[in-house]
Amino acid sequence: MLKEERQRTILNEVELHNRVQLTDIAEILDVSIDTVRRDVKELDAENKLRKVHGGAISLGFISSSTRSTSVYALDRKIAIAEKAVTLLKDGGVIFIDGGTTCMELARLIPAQLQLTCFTLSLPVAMELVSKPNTTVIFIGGEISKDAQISMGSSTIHNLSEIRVDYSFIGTGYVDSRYGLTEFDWDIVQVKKAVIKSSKKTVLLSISEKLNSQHRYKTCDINAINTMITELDPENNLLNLFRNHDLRIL
Amino acid sequence: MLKEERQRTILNEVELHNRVQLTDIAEILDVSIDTVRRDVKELDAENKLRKVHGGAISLGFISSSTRSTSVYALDRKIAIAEKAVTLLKDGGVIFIDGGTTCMELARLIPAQLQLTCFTLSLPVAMELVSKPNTTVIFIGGEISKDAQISMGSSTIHNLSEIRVDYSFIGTGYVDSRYGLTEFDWDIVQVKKAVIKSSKKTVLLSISEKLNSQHRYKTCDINAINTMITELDPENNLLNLFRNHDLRIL
DNA sequence: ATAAAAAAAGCAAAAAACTGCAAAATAAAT
DNA sequence: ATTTATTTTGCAGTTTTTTGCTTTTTTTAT
Repeated sequence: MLKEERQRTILNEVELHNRVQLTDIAEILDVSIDTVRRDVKELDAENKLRKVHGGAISLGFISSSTRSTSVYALDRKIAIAEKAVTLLKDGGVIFIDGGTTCMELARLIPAQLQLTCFTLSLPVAMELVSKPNTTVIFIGGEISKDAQISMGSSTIHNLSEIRVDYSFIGTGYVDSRYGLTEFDWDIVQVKKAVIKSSKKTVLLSISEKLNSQHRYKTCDINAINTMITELDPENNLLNLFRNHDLRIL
Repeated sequence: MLKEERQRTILNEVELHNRVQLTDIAEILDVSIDTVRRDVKELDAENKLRKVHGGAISLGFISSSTRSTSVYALDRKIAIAEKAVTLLKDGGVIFIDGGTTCMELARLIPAQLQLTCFTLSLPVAMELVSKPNTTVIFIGGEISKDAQISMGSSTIHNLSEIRVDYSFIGTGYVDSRYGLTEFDWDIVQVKKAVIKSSKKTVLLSISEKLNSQHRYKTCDINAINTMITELDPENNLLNLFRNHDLRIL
């Protein structure tokens, strides 16, 4: 078997499965592992793939991982935010949660729209101050270093004194039976307070989070008035949510 | 399973849920928790995520890096901040005002110093959350678009409920006879409330502002306990302030 | 203050990578 | 066709990396 041929096979395997182990290739090609190792080393030098300990991975795989400086699934989150923006109307009073999806919503708020926005997220607040016609009110409290949001009893008390038309919230996990759940108990307390302060609650969540759950419960799925994912509202993945009194966008 | 695969999975989980715990990952990947710990440590070193006790959190959440553009007289403001830092001590409860000079103070707070910091400035809060041993409490309220600080009656009310050892404030204008003055009436109201909430008040001001005044008065010069400028404390420009009961640094 | 959980450090077994080398295959030259 | 040079391949020994386990220290929660 020619070297060229072997390397072609290795590349095929890598591109097909995104990753490959040297031992597997050696077996498939029936050559020594040293030969495979050398082939992979060459292909790596030619930038055809990326050699890693124990195997090789495709370039497409690696390039998408290096670009993780930006937000995960940004395009999908923007798609969600675009739908959410359609719910906003002049003179509205809304709450915007923390998290990257809500951050995209904040970004996409039209400059001319006259809004009163409550938030407890420092990054969201920073974004909102750049909107000329948006009044920004920050819910104070102790700032969580992880999430960069106000948390704790003071925050919850402050939330109890407001009342907004719409709140746009994210969640860690969402399931049609178990509702919205979180990893963090304190976060749950805050989100509960947010929902209590809202006439209507809009959940923004990428579809990957559907049908997942964790330890602490924020609310049942019926506490949500509108759920927005990046999917088409008719998508089958959303079927489980149709039984509930829930608008899907 | 290749190490790269594992790390990619970890990144996916983290970016999807913003936060994961090591034990969950270990179970998902069916590897020992030590391996997960090491992977997360690596990813943290590569700035792909942030490792926290018990798990990891997504970077999208963390420090949107408050890169200050060009700050006027930055070196002098840093000099002031360096002096101010010497007043801080472990376990202290302080307030940090908005403005570029106070921002430099926030930047220079040592990482190991254990502090409780109140602030009403979004940029200062953003900076402070990066300090591991600093508890950050944001005074909520309506956010002023120019100053990016909380203002208004709610802010003032929130301020009335706290009491700090030191407050570090800036001012628009300062004069030995007329005291601290501002161009903006609302700002004055907030600063008054800050001073009232502080056992001791430290004024940070570059010397260019000395002997200037404006329309609305924040307080007399005796309300200030310590004044810090970039000048040597013995500098003649400070002579007019020596009559007062005022420490000059 | 105490107990529980997590992190860090050290260690050893296993897997993988690297090295040099010799045999085999290929190509080139006479 | 035969010899020679070059490249390729497999092998053995050594080094490095990875991984899980145990013990100790640190952190967190009660």
